[in-house]
Amino acid sequence: MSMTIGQLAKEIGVNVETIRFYHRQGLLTLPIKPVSGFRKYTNEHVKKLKFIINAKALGFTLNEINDLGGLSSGCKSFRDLAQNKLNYLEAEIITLKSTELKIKSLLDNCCDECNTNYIN
Amino acid sequence: MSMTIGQLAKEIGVNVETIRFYHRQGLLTLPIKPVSGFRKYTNEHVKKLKFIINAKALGFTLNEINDLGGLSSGCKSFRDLAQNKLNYLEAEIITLKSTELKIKSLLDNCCDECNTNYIN
DNA sequence: GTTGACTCTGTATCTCAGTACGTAGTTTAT
DNA sequence: ATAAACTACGTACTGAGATACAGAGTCAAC
Repeated sequence: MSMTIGQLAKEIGVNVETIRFYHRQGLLTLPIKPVSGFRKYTNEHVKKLKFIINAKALGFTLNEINDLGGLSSGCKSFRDLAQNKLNYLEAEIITLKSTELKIKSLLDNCCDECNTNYIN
Repeated sequence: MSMTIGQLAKEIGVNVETIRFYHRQGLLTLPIKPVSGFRKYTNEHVKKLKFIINAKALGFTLNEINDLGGLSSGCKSFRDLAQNKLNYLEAEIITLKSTELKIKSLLDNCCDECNTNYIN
């Protein structure tokens, strides 16, 4: 029910230093420190940390995740953020595909006479 | 035929500081400084700088570009590097597409009852 | 002959998402 | 009771690719 930072880190599969970093970033609340002893992390921390990890995997930045965590009214902000992310992803995919084509064409035209001017 | 760093920067559309940075990185040779006066940049510098910009646009890192610039024997190294880049690009596109799908599905399932647990 | 714009050089700062380290305190096992 | 392992906290460092700045020198125009 209550764990140390090391146990939390192990449970989630993340570095202890990463958890501390998230505290510093304000992403994860810092449990109160008992008069003597180590801070106690709860299931709430486990959930929140998982949330952060998952959101990160979806390409949200820590700042965006911070905003998301702070939402109070409905999910409009989330929808906006998600839509932005979708737009960004689509643009990015198009860029990468076009880059792919350019490199392929360079490879086709490369040799037998290429020198440092492969890319011009 | 010969220009100052500022003129070169303007010609290429890049920041003066960026050119200096490329010098420090060893990407671009530093023209000899006359006893008195400013360094003189030539057409060779224009060409090389364009090469760097173009290679960057293809997704090569500055380190890779540095290696490319240093190639002496044929284009095998370029082909290897380009093939690596293609592999990377394909993997990246697949990742982005999968992320896109996940976000879309979140958006579909979002509302009417979503709270901070959009992502779980 | 002086003002303003530009250059030179070294160093510092930025973003992002952490990682590493040093010193001190605490807990647990033996 | 003491050593090993862990925690707390603050600060510094990483990498990639620049960008900014301070202080000095130089050039071109009026």
